[in-house]
Amino acid sequence: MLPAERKRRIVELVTAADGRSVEALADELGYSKATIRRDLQELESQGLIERSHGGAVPVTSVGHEQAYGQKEVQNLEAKRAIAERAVEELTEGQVVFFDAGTTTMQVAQSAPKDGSMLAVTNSPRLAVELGKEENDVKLTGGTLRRRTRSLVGPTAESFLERTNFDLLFLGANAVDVETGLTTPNEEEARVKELMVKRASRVVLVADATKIGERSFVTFADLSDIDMFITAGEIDDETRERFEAEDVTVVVATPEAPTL
Amino acid sequence: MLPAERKRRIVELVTAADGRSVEALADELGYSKATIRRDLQELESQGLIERSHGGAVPVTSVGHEQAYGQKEVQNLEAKRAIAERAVEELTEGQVVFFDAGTTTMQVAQSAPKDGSMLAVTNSPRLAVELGKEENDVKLTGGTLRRRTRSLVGPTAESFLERTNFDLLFLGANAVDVETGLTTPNEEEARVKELMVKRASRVVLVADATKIGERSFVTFADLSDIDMFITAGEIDDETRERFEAEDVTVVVATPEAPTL
DNA sequence: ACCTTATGTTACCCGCTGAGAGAAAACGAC
DNA sequence: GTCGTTTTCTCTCAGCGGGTAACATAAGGT
Repeated sequence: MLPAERKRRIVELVTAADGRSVEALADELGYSKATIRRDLQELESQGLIERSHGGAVPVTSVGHEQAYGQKEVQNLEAKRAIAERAVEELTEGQVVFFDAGTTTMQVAQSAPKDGSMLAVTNSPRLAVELGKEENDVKLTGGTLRRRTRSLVGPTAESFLERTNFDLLFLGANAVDVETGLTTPNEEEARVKELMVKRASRVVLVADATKIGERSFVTFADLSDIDMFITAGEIDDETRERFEAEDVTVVVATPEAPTL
Repeated sequence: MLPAERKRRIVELVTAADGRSVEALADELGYSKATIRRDLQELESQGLIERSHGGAVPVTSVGHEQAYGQKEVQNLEAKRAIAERAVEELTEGQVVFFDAGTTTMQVAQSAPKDGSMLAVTNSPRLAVELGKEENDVKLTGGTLRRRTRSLVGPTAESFLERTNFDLLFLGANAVDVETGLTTPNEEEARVKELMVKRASRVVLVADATKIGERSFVTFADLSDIDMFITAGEIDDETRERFEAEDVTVVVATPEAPTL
Protein backbone atom coordinates (compact mmCIF):
# COMPACT_ATOMS: atom_id res chain seq x y z
CA MET A 1 0.00 0.00 0.00
CA LEU A 2 1.21 3.50 -0.81
CA PRO A 3 2.02 5.81 2.10
CA ALA A 4 -0.47 8.40 0.88
CA GLU A 5 -3.17 5.78 0.60
CA ARG A 6 -2.39 4.50 4.05
CA LYS A 7 -2.68 7.98 5.51
CA ARG A 8 -5.96 8.53 3.76
CA ARG A 9 -7.33 5.33 5.24
CA ILE A 10 -6.11 6.28 8.68
CA VAL A 11 -8.05 9.52 8.49
CA GLU A 12 -11.10 7.61 7.31
CA LEU A 13 -10.89 5.02 10.04
CA VAL A 14 -10.27 7.54 12.77
CA THR A 15 -12.99 9.97 11.79
CA ALA A 16 -15.60 7.34 11.07
CA ALA A 17 -15.27 5.65 14.43
CA ASP A 18 -14.78 8.57 16.79
CA GLY A 19 -11.21 7.48 17.31
CA ARG A 20 -9.00 4.46 16.96
CA SER A 21 -5.97 3.06 18.77
CA VAL A 22 -2.51 2.84 17.29
CA GLU A 23 -2.63 -0.90 17.76
CA ALA A 24 -5.91 -1.27 15.91
CA LEU A 25 -4.64 0.81 13.02
CA ALA A 26 -1.37 -1.11 12.85
CA ASP A 27 -3.36 -4.30 12.88
CA GLU A 28 -5.90 -3.36 10.25
CA LEU A 29 -3.47 -1.76 7.87
CA GLY A 30 -0.67 -4.26 8.33
CA TYR A 31 2.05 -1.84 9.37
CA SER A 32 4.12 -1.50 12.51
CA LYS A 33 3.03 0.80 15.27
CA ALA A 34 6.09 2.95 14.62
CA THR A 35 4.91 3.71 11.12
CA ILE A 36 1.38 4.42 12.27
CA ARG A 37 2.71 6.85 14.86
CA ARG A 38 4.76 8.67 12.25
CA ASP A 39 1.69 8.94 10.09
CA LEU A 40 -0.41 10.21 12.97
CA GLN A 41 2.22 12.81 13.71
CA GLU A 42 2.10 14.08 10.18
CA LEU A 43 -1.67 13.96 9.93
CA GLU A 44 -1.99 15.88 13.16
CA SER A 45 0.32 18.61 11.91
CA GLN A 46 -1.94 18.81 8.87
CA GLY A 47 -4.91 19.23 11.14
CA LEU A 48 -6.68 16.16 9.82
CA ILE A 49 -6.83 14.31 13.11
CA GLU A 50 -5.98 14.84 16.74
CA ARG A 51 -3.60 12.58 18.60
CA SER A 52 -4.05 11.22 22.07
CA HIS A 53 -2.29 8.61 24.12
CA GLY A 54 -2.85 5.25 22.54
CA GLY A 55 -4.40 6.47 19.36
CA ALA A 56 -6.07 9.32 17.53
CA VAL A 57 -9.46 10.97 17.44
CA PRO A 58 -11.22 13.11 14.83
CA VAL A 59 -10.66 16.84 14.93
CA THR A 60 -13.24 18.36 17.21
CA SER A 61 -15.02 21.09 15.30
CA VAL A 62 -15.31 23.58 18.13
CA GLY A 63 -13.72 24.04 21.54
CA HIS A 64 -15.24 20.78 22.70
CA GLU A 65 -11.84 19.60 23.94
CA GLN A 66 -12.35 15.96 24.62
CA ALA A 67 -8.89 15.14 25.94
CA TYR A 68 -9.14 11.44 25.36
CA GLY A 69 -7.04 9.49 27.80
CA GLN A 70 -5.72 6.01 27.61
CA LYS A 71 -8.90 4.71 29.18
CA GLU A 72 -11.07 6.09 26.43
CA VAL A 73 -8.88 4.52 23.80
CA GLN A 74 -8.95 1.22 25.65
CA ASN A 75 -12.70 1.42 25.59
CA LEU A 76 -12.44 1.74 21.86
CA GLU A 77 -10.58 -1.56 21.80
CA ALA A 78 -13.28 -3.13 23.90
CA LYS A 79 -15.99 -1.76 21.63
CA ARG A 80 -14.24 -3.14 18.62
CA ALA A 81 -14.04 -6.57 20.23
CA ILE A 82 -17.72 -6.39 21.07
CA ALA A 83 -18.52 -5.42 17.51
CA GLU A 84 -16.55 -8.34 16.08
CA ARG A 85 -18.60 -10.70 18.18
CA ALA A 86 -21.91 -8.94 17.60
CA VAL A 87 -21.88 -9.24 13.84
CA GLU A 88 -21.82 -13.01 14.21
CA GLU A 89 -25.44 -12.71 15.29
CA LEU A 90 -26.46 -11.38 11.90
CA THR A 91 -28.11 -13.74 9.48
CA GLU A 92 -29.14 -13.32 5.87
CA GLY A 93 -32.28 -11.38 5.06
CA GLN A 94 -32.96 -9.91 8.47
CA VAL A 95 -34.38 -6.53 9.29
CA VAL A 96 -31.89 -5.16 11.79
CA PHE A 97 -32.21 -2.04 13.92
CA PHE A 98 -29.02 -0.28 14.99
CA ASP A 99 -29.43 1.94 18.01
CA ALA A 100 -27.43 5.18 18.02
CA GLY A 101 -24.17 5.12 19.98
CA THR A 102 -20.45 4.66 19.70
CA THR A 103 -20.54 0.93 20.42
CA THR A 104 -23.24 0.29 17.84
CA MET A 105 -21.21 2.43 15.44
CA GLN A 106 -18.42 -0.11 15.76
CA VAL A 107 -20.93 -2.86 15.08
CA ALA A 108 -22.14 -1.02 12.00
CA GLN A 109 -18.57 -0.76 10.74
CA SER A 110 -17.98 -4.45 11.21
CA ALA A 111 -21.28 -5.42 9.64
CA PRO A 112 -21.27 -6.81 6.09
CA LYS A 113 -22.39 -4.27 3.51
CA ASP A 114 -23.41 -6.80 0.88
CA GLY A 115 -27.11 -6.12 0.85
CA SER A 116 -27.90 -9.17 2.93
CA MET A 117 -29.95 -7.21 5.41
CA LEU A 118 -32.24 -4.25 5.72
CA ALA A 119 -30.66 -1.87 8.21
CA VAL A 120 -32.74 0.60 10.18
CA THR A 121 -31.32 3.19 12.55
CA ASN A 122 -32.09 6.35 14.46
CA SER A 123 -28.62 7.80 13.89
CA PRO A 124 -27.67 9.76 10.76
CA ARG A 125 -24.04 8.78 11.28
CA LEU A 126 -24.82 5.10 11.35
CA ALA A 127 -27.07 5.55 8.35
CA VAL A 128 -24.20 6.95 6.31
CA GLU A 129 -21.90 4.17 7.52
CA LEU A 130 -24.40 1.40 6.90
CA GLY A 131 -25.35 2.72 3.48
CA LYS A 132 -21.78 2.68 2.20
CA GLU A 133 -22.03 -0.19 -0.20
CA GLU A 134 -25.00 -2.38 -0.97
CA ASN A 135 -27.25 -2.39 2.03
CA ASP A 136 -30.68 -0.83 2.16
CA VAL A 137 -30.95 1.64 4.98
CA LYS A 138 -33.90 3.33 6.60
CA LEU A 139 -33.85 6.19 9.07
CA THR A 140 -36.51 6.86 11.66
CA GLY A 141 -36.49 10.62 11.27
CA GLY A 142 -37.10 13.03 14.12
CA THR A 143 -35.19 15.66 16.04
CA LEU A 144 -31.43 15.35 16.24
CA ARG A 145 -30.14 15.31 19.80
CA ARG A 146 -26.75 16.91 19.77
CA ARG A 147 -25.12 14.98 22.57
CA THR A 148 -25.80 11.54 21.24
CA ARG A 149 -26.47 12.33 17.55
CA SER A 150 -29.62 10.29 17.74
CA LEU A 151 -33.08 11.03 16.45
CA VAL A 152 -35.86 11.37 18.98
CA GLY A 153 -39.30 12.93 19.37
CA PRO A 154 -42.75 12.30 17.90
CA THR A 155 -41.55 11.56 14.38
CA ALA A 156 -39.13 8.92 15.59
CA GLU A 157 -41.70 7.46 17.92
CA SER A 158 -44.44 7.21 15.34
CA PHE A 159 -42.00 5.47 13.01
CA LEU A 160 -41.21 2.92 15.70
CA GLU A 161 -44.88 2.37 16.43
CA ARG A 162 -45.52 0.99 13.00
CA THR A 163 -42.37 -0.99 12.22
CA ASN A 164 -40.93 -4.34 13.40
CA PHE A 165 -37.43 -5.81 13.46
CA ASP A 166 -35.85 -9.22 13.60
CA LEU A 167 -32.84 -8.06 15.52
CA LEU A 168 -31.87 -5.02 17.57
CA PHE A 169 -28.35 -3.93 18.50
CA LEU A 170 -29.02 -1.88 21.59
CA GLY A 171 -26.62 0.47 23.35
CA ALA A 172 -26.89 1.78 26.89
CA ASN A 173 -25.22 4.40 29.06
CA ALA A 174 -25.81 2.45 32.22
CA VAL A 175 -26.50 -1.20 32.95
CA ASP A 176 -27.41 -2.22 36.47
CA VAL A 177 -29.00 -5.39 37.79
CA GLU A 178 -31.41 -3.45 40.00
CA THR A 179 -32.45 -0.50 37.82
CA GLY A 180 -32.07 -2.27 34.49
CA LEU A 181 -30.97 -0.24 31.46
CA THR A 182 -31.02 3.50 31.99
CA THR A 183 -30.21 6.70 30.10
CA PRO A 184 -30.17 10.36 31.14
CA ASN A 185 -32.68 11.65 28.62
CA GLU A 186 -36.39 10.98 28.71
CA GLU A 187 -37.02 11.34 25.00
CA GLU A 188 -34.22 8.98 24.21
CA ALA A 189 -35.48 6.50 26.76
CA ARG A 190 -38.87 6.55 25.08
CA VAL A 191 -37.35 5.80 21.69
CA LYS A 192 -35.19 3.00 23.08
CA GLU A 193 -38.19 1.54 24.87
CA LEU A 194 -40.07 1.39 21.58
CA MET A 195 -37.24 -0.23 19.67
CA VAL A 196 -36.91 -2.91 22.32
CA LYS A 197 -40.63 -3.56 22.10
CA ARG A 198 -40.51 -3.83 18.33
CA ALA A 199 -37.60 -6.24 18.06
CA SER A 200 -37.93 -10.02 18.10
CA ARG A 201 -34.43 -10.39 19.44
CA VAL A 202 -32.49 -7.83 21.48
CA VAL A 203 -28.70 -7.86 21.64
CA LEU A 204 -27.27 -5.44 24.18
CA VAL A 205 -23.78 -4.18 23.40
CA ALA A 206 -21.99 -2.35 26.20
CA ASP A 207 -18.48 -2.53 27.60
CA ALA A 208 -17.93 -3.32 31.25
CA THR A 209 -17.48 0.30 32.30
CA LYS A 210 -21.24 0.73 31.88
CA ILE A 211 -22.01 -2.05 34.32
CA GLY A 212 -23.13 -0.94 37.76
CA GLU A 213 -23.88 2.56 36.48
CA ARG A 214 -27.32 4.04 36.95
CA SER A 215 -28.88 6.89 35.09
CA PHE A 216 -32.15 8.79 35.17
CA VAL A 217 -34.72 6.90 33.12
CA THR A 218 -35.15 3.14 32.83
CA PHE A 219 -36.02 1.98 29.32
CA ALA A 220 -35.64 -1.79 29.59
CA ASP A 221 -35.38 -4.55 32.16
CA LEU A 222 -32.88 -7.37 32.14
CA SER A 223 -35.64 -9.71 30.97
CA ASP A 224 -36.14 -7.69 27.78
CA ILE A 225 -32.66 -8.62 26.63
CA ASP A 226 -31.84 -11.83 24.77
CA MET A 227 -28.09 -11.48 24.57
CA PHE A 228 -25.55 -9.24 26.29
CA ILE A 229 -22.21 -8.80 24.59
CA THR A 230 -19.61 -7.02 26.68
CA ALA A 231 -15.84 -6.72 27.10
CA GLY A 232 -13.69 -6.30 30.15
CA GLU A 233 -14.23 -7.37 33.72
CA ILE A 234 -17.78 -8.40 34.43
CA ASP A 235 -18.54 -9.32 38.04
CA ASP A 236 -20.13 -12.65 38.85
CA GLU A 237 -23.25 -11.21 40.41
CA THR A 238 -24.16 -9.27 37.30
CA ARG A 239 -23.55 -12.27 35.11
CA GLU A 240 -25.70 -14.50 37.30
CA ARG A 241 -28.55 -12.04 37.44
CA PHE A 242 -28.53 -11.73 33.66
CA GLU A 243 -28.41 -15.47 33.18
CA ALA A 244 -31.25 -15.91 35.64
CA GLU A 245 -33.32 -13.91 33.19
CA ASP A 246 -32.26 -16.20 30.34
CA VAL A 247 -29.88 -13.67 28.88
CA THR A 248 -26.87 -15.13 27.08
CA VAL A 249 -23.83 -13.27 28.39
CA VAL A 250 -20.80 -13.10 26.11
CA VAL A 251 -17.50 -11.51 27.06
CA ALA A 252 -15.55 -10.54 23.96
CA THR A 253 -11.78 -10.37 24.28
CA PRO A 254 -9.86 -7.54 22.62
CA GLU A 255 -7.21 -9.97 21.43
CA ALA A 256 -6.69 -9.91 17.71
CA PRO A 257 -8.47 -13.03 16.46
CA THR A 258 -6.57 -13.53 13.23
CA LEU A 259 -2.80 -13.73 13.16
CA MET B 1 1.64 3.24 -27.50
CA LEU B 2 2.09 6.98 -27.77
CA PRO B 3 3.59 8.75 -24.78
CA ALA B 4 0.59 11.05 -24.51
CA GLU B 5 -1.76 8.11 -24.51
CA ARG B 6 0.30 6.36 -21.90
CA LYS B 7 0.20 9.39 -19.64
CA ARG B 8 -3.52 9.68 -20.05
CA ARG B 9 -3.96 6.05 -19.06
CA ILE B 10 -1.71 6.50 -16.07
CA VAL B 11 -3.92 9.29 -14.80
CA GLU B 12 -6.96 7.09 -15.39
CA LEU B 13 -5.50 4.11 -13.58
CA VAL B 14 -4.26 6.15 -10.68
CA THR B 15 -7.49 8.06 -10.12
CA ALA B 16 -9.71 5.05 -10.62
CA ALA B 17 -8.06 2.99 -7.92
CA ASP B 18 -7.23 5.63 -5.33
CA GLY B 19 -3.58 5.16 -6.06
CA ARG B 20 -1.28 2.73 -7.83
CA SER B 21 2.31 1.61 -7.49
CA VAL B 22 5.02 2.28 -10.04
CA GLU B 23 5.52 -1.43 -10.41
CA ALA B 24 1.85 -2.09 -11.16
CA LEU B 25 1.78 0.68 -13.73
CA ALA B 26 4.98 -0.52 -15.39
CA ASP B 27 3.51 -3.98 -15.49
CA GLU B 28 0.12 -3.06 -16.86
CA LEU B 29 1.36 -0.63 -19.46
CA GLY B 30 4.39 -2.64 -20.51
CA TYR B 31 7.04 -0.03 -19.84
CA SER B 32 10.01 0.13 -17.51
CA LYS B 33 9.67 1.66 -14.11
CA ALA B 34 12.02 4.44 -15.15
CA THR B 35 9.66 5.57 -17.87
CA ILE B 36 6.68 5.43 -15.54
CA ARG B 37 8.56 7.55 -13.03
CA ARG B 38 9.39 10.13 -15.65
CA ASP B 39 5.73 10.25 -16.57
CA LEU B 40 4.67 10.58 -12.99
CA GLN B 41 7.10 13.42 -12.53
CA GLU B 42 5.59 15.30 -15.42
CA LEU B 43 2.02 14.53 -14.45
CA GLU B 44 2.64 15.73 -10.95
CA SER B 45 4.07 19.02 -12.15
CA GLN B 46 0.90 19.39 -14.20
CA GLY B 47 -1.14 18.81 -11.07
CA LEU B 48 -2.92 15.79 -12.48
CA ILE B 49 -1.75 13.34 -9.86
CA GLU B 50 0.23 13.33 -6.66
CA ARG B 51 3.29 11.19 -6.16
CA SER B 52 3.81 9.06 -3.14
CA HIS B 53 6.66 6.75 -2.27
CA GLY B 54 6.28 3.73 -4.53
CA GLY B 55 3.60 5.14 -6.76
CA ALA B 56 1.03 7.87 -7.16
CA VAL B 57 -2.39 8.81 -5.83
CA PRO B 58 -5.14 11.05 -7.17
CA VAL B 59 -4.93 14.75 -6.42
CA THR B 60 -6.62 15.64 -3.18
CA SER B 61 -8.65 18.81 -3.02
CA VAL B 62 -6.89 20.69 -0.26
CA GLY B 63 -6.56 18.70 2.92
CA HIS B 64 -10.31 18.51 3.36
CA GLU B 65 -10.74 14.85 4.24
CA GLN B 66 -14.22 14.71 2.77
CA ALA B 67 -12.73 14.58 -0.70
CA TYR B 68 -11.81 10.96 -0.15
CA GLY B 69 -14.13 8.06 -0.71
CA GLN B 70 -16.84 10.02 -2.39
CA LYS B 71 -16.49 11.59 -5.78
CA GLU B 72 -15.12 15.06 -5.59
CA VAL B 73 -17.59 17.87 -5.80
CA GLN B 74 -17.70 19.32 -9.26
CA ASN B 75 -17.97 23.05 -9.81
CA LEU B 76 -17.02 23.50 -6.21
CA GLU B 77 -16.14 27.14 -6.68
CA ALA B 78 -19.51 27.91 -8.24
CA LYS B 79 -21.34 26.08 -5.51
CA ARG B 80 -19.43 27.91 -2.83
CA ALA B 81 -20.32 31.24 -4.42
CA ILE B 82 -23.97 30.23 -4.58
CA ALA B 83 -23.89 29.16 -0.96
CA GLU B 84 -22.34 32.43 0.19
CA ARG B 85 -25.16 34.30 -1.45
CA ALA B 86 -27.86 31.88 -0.35
CA VAL B 87 -27.20 32.21 3.37
CA GLU B 88 -27.99 35.91 3.10
CA GLU B 89 -31.61 34.86 2.71
CA LEU B 90 -31.67 33.38 6.19
CA THR B 91 -33.29 35.39 8.95
CA GLU B 92 -33.52 34.79 12.66
CA GLY B 93 -35.98 32.27 13.99
CA GLN B 94 -36.97 30.66 10.71
CA VAL B 95 -37.80 27.04 10.06
CA VAL B 96 -35.59 26.19 7.10
CA PHE B 97 -35.65 23.05 4.98
CA PHE B 98 -32.42 21.98 3.28
CA ASP B 99 -32.93 19.70 0.31
CA ALA B 100 -30.34 16.93 -0.15
CA GLY B 101 -27.59 17.64 -2.67
CA THR B 102 -24.04 18.84 -3.10
CA THR B 103 -25.02 22.45 -3.66
CA THR B 104 -27.28 22.56 -0.62
CA MET B 105 -24.46 20.91 1.33
CA GLN B 106 -22.35 23.95 0.59
CA VAL B 107 -25.19 26.15 1.78
CA ALA B 108 -25.40 24.12 4.97
CA GLN B 109 -21.67 24.55 5.52
CA SER B 110 -21.95 28.29 5.07
CA ALA B 111 -25.02 28.62 7.25
CA PRO B 112 -24.65 30.02 10.77
CA LYS B 113 -24.74 27.34 13.44
CA ASP B 114 -25.72 29.64 16.29
CA GLY B 115 -29.14 28.21 16.99
CA SER B 116 -30.91 31.03 15.17
CA MET B 117 -32.97 28.65 13.06
CA LEU B 118 -34.61 25.29 13.10
CA ALA B 119 -33.07 23.27 10.30
CA VAL B 120 -34.93 20.41 8.66
CA THR B 121 -33.48 18.14 6.00
CA ASN B 122 -33.93 14.87 4.18
CA SER B 123 -30.20 14.15 4.06
CA PRO B 124 -28.32 12.44 6.92
CA ARG B 125 -25.11 14.12 5.78
CA LEU B 126 -26.59 17.57 5.92
CA ALA B 127 -28.13 16.73 9.27
CA VAL B 128 -24.71 15.97 10.69
CA GLU B 129 -23.28 19.14 9.16
CA LEU B 130 -26.15 21.35 10.30
CA GLY B 131 -26.15 19.92 13.80
CA LYS B 132 -22.48 20.67 14.40
CA GLU B 133 -22.87 23.45 16.90
CA GLU B 134 -26.01 25.01 18.26
CA ASN B 135 -28.74 24.52 15.73
CA ASP B 136 -31.75 22.32 16.20
CA VAL B 137 -32.04 19.81 13.39
CA LYS B 138 -34.82 17.54 12.31
CA LEU B 139 -34.64 14.72 9.81
CA THR B 140 -37.55 13.50 7.73
CA GLY B 141 -36.70 9.82 8.04
CA GLY B 142 -37.32 7.31 5.28
CA THR B 143 -35.32 5.07 2.99
CA LEU B 144 -31.80 6.12 2.10
CA ARG B 145 -31.24 6.39 -1.63
CA ARG B 146 -27.65 5.49 -2.28
CA ARG B 147 -27.01 7.68 -5.29
CA THR B 148 -28.10 10.94 -3.76
CA ARG B 149 -27.92 10.06 -0.06
CA SER B 150 -31.38 11.45 0.41
CA LEU B 151 -34.32 10.06 2.29
CA VAL B 152 -37.40 9.10 0.31
CA GLY B 153 -40.45 6.87 0.53
CA PRO B 154 -43.60 6.81 2.65
CA THR B 155 -41.95 7.83 5.90
CA ALA B 156 -40.37 10.90 4.32
CA GLU B 157 -43.60 11.77 2.55
CA SER B 158 -45.79 11.49 5.60
CA PHE B 159 -43.35 13.72 7.48
CA LEU B 160 -43.62 16.35 4.77
CA GLU B 161 -47.40 16.12 4.76
CA ARG B 162 -47.64 17.40 8.30
CA THR B 163 -44.87 19.98 8.52
CA ASN B 164 -44.39 23.52 7.19
CA PHE B 165 -41.33 25.66 6.52
CA ASP B 166 -40.55 29.34 6.19
CA LEU B 167 -37.78 28.78 3.72
CA LEU B 168 -36.60 26.00 1.43
CA PHE B 169 -33.18 25.66 -0.18
CA LEU B 170 -33.97 23.49 -3.14
CA GLY B 171 -31.51 21.66 -5.38
CA ALA B 172 -32.17 20.31 -8.86
CA ASN B 173 -30.44 18.05 -11.37
CA ALA B 174 -32.00 19.83 -14.31
CA VAL B 175 -33.55 23.25 -14.78
CA ASP B 176 -35.31 24.02 -18.02
CA VAL B 177 -37.74 26.79 -18.93
CA GLU B 178 -40.06 24.37 -20.70
CA THR B 179 -40.04 21.30 -18.46
CA GLY B 180 -39.40 23.14 -15.21
CA LEU B 181 -37.38 21.40 -12.51
CA THR B 182 -36.75 17.72 -13.12
CA THR B 183 -34.96 14.77 -11.52
CA PRO B 184 -34.38 11.18 -12.66
CA ASN B 185 -36.05 9.41 -9.76
CA GLU B 186 -39.77 9.31 -9.14
CA GLU B 187 -39.62 8.86 -5.39
CA GLU B 188 -37.24 11.73 -5.07
CA ALA B 189 -39.44 13.88 -7.26
CA ARG B 190 -42.39 13.17 -5.00
CA VAL B 191 -40.43 14.24 -1.92
CA LYS B 192 -39.18 17.40 -3.61
CA GLU B 193 -42.70 18.21 -4.76
CA LEU B 194 -43.93 18.00 -1.19
CA MET B 195 -41.19 20.18 0.22
CA VAL B 196 -41.91 22.84 -2.37
CA LYS B 197 -45.57 22.74 -1.44
CA ARG B 198 -44.81 23.05 2.26
CA ALA B 199 -42.45 26.00 2.03
CA SER B 200 -43.56 29.62 2.17
CA ARG B 201 -40.51 30.69 0.23
CA VAL B 202 -38.51 28.60 -2.21
CA VAL B 203 -34.89 29.39 -3.07
CA LEU B 204 -33.51 27.32 -5.91
CA VAL B 205 -29.75 26.82 -5.82
CA ALA B 206 -28.17 25.36 -8.96
CA ASP B 207 -25.12 26.23 -10.98
CA ALA B 208 -25.43 27.10 -14.64
CA THR B 209 -24.45 23.65 -15.85
CA LYS B 210 -27.89 22.46 -14.77
CA ILE B 211 -29.67 25.01 -16.95
CA GLY B 212 -31.15 23.66 -20.15
CA GLU B 213 -30.95 20.11 -18.86
CA ARG B 214 -34.03 17.93 -18.72
CA SER B 215 -34.60 14.82 -16.71
CA PHE B 216 -37.37 12.28 -16.22
CA VAL B 217 -39.83 13.62 -13.66
CA THR B 218 -40.95 17.22 -13.18
CA PHE B 219 -41.36 18.20 -9.54
CA ALA B 220 -41.81 21.97 -9.77
CA ASP B 221 -42.62 24.70 -12.25
CA LEU B 222 -40.79 27.98 -12.59
CA SER B 223 -43.71 29.70 -10.89
CA ASP B 224 -43.18 27.65 -7.72
CA ILE B 225 -39.80 29.29 -7.21
CA ASP B 226 -39.32 32.60 -5.44
CA MET B 227 -35.60 33.04 -5.95
CA PHE B 228 -33.04 31.38 -8.18
CA ILE B 229 -29.40 31.64 -7.14
CA THR B 230 -26.95 30.41 -9.74
CA ALA B 231 -23.36 30.89 -10.86
CA GLY B 232 -21.80 30.90 -14.28
CA GLU B 233 -23.20 31.84 -17.64
CA ILE B 234 -26.95 32.11 -17.64
CA ASP B 235 -28.57 32.82 -21.00
CA ASP B 236 -30.93 35.76 -21.43
CA GLU B 237 -33.93 33.68 -22.40
CA THR B 238 -33.80 31.61 -19.24
CA ARG B 239 -33.40 34.70 -17.11
CA GLU B 240 -36.33 36.43 -18.78
CA ARG B 241 -38.61 33.42 -18.46
CA PHE B 242 -37.80 33.14 -14.78
CA GLU B 243 -38.37 36.84 -14.21
CA ALA B 244 -41.67 36.66 -16.09
CA GLU B 245 -42.77 34.27 -13.35
CA ASP B 246 -41.68 36.75 -10.67
CA VAL B 247 -38.59 34.78 -9.77
CA THR B 248 -35.67 36.85 -8.54
CA VAL B 249 -32.62 35.64 -10.43
CA VAL B 250 -29.25 36.13 -8.76
CA VAL B 251 -25.93 35.25 -10.35
CA ALA B 252 -23.26 34.74 -7.71
CA THR B 253 -19.66 35.35 -8.75
CA PRO B 254 -16.97 32.90 -7.64
CA GLU B 255 -14.51 35.72 -6.95
CA ALA B 256 -12.85 35.25 -3.61
CA PRO B 257 -14.20 38.10 -1.49
CA THR B 258 -11.43 38.23 1.08
CA LEU B 259 -7.75 38.02 0.25
C1' DA C 1 24.21 11.97 -41.84
C1' DC C 2 22.85 14.59 -37.79
C1' DC C 3 20.04 15.87 -34.13
C1' DT C 4 16.19 15.22 -31.08
C1' DT C 5 13.34 12.59 -28.35
C1' DA C 6 12.08 8.51 -25.95
C1' DT C 7 13.25 4.47 -23.43
C1' DG C 8 16.03 1.28 -20.75
C1' DT C 9 20.16 0.36 -17.66
C1' DT C 10 23.13 1.09 -14.00
C1' DA C 11 25.10 2.91 -9.83
C1' DC C 12 24.43 5.78 -6.09
C1' DC C 13 21.50 8.26 -2.88
C1' DC C 14 17.60 9.08 -0.11
C1' DG C 15 13.29 8.16 2.22
C1' DC C 16 10.45 4.75 4.35
C1' DT C 17 9.99 1.18 7.51
C1' DG C 18 10.65 -1.61 11.65
C1' DA C 19 13.15 -2.74 16.02
C1' DG C 20 14.89 -1.52 20.34
C1' DA C 21 16.40 1.58 24.43
C1' DG C 22 15.28 5.24 27.18
C1' DA C 23 11.85 8.97 28.41
C1' DA C 24 7.26 10.29 29.33
C1' DA C 25 2.58 9.76 30.25
C1' DA C 26 -1.40 7.50 32.20
C1' DC C 27 -3.37 4.56 35.45
C1' DG C 28 -4.32 2.27 39.93
C1' DA C 29 -3.38 1.85 44.79
C1' DC C 30 -2.59 3.95 48.81
C1' DG D 1 -2.24 14.18 46.65
C1' DT D 2 2.34 10.53 45.89
C1' DC D 3 4.34 6.27 44.40
C1' DG D 4 5.19 2.40 41.52
C1' DT D 5 3.77 -0.07 37.50
C1' DT D 6 2.45 -0.37 32.92
C1' DT D 7 1.83 1.32 28.58
C1' DT D 8 2.92 4.38 25.09
C1' DC D 9 5.83 7.68 22.92
C1' DT D 10 10.25 9.44 21.11
C1' DC D 11 14.54 8.85 19.27
C1' DT D 12 18.10 6.56 16.96
C1' DC D 13 19.98 3.17 13.94
C1' DA D 14 20.23 -0.13 10.27
C1' DG D 15 18.27 -2.43 6.24
C1' DC D 16 15.71 -2.27 2.12
C1' DG D 17 13.37 -0.70 -1.59
C1' DG D 18 12.31 3.18 -4.39
C1' DG D 19 14.10 7.46 -6.49
C1' DT D 20 17.50 10.06 -9.09
C1' DA D 21 20.74 11.10 -12.43
C1' DA D 22 23.97 10.06 -15.77
C1' DC D 23 24.78 7.24 -19.57
C1' DA D 24 23.72 4.07 -23.44
C1' DT D 25 20.72 2.79 -27.07
C1' DA D 26 17.13 3.04 -30.35
C1' DA D 27 13.73 5.32 -33.21
C1' DG D 28 11.95 9.13 -35.67
C1' DG D 29 12.44 13.70 -37.62
C1' DT D 30 15.26 17.35 -40.16
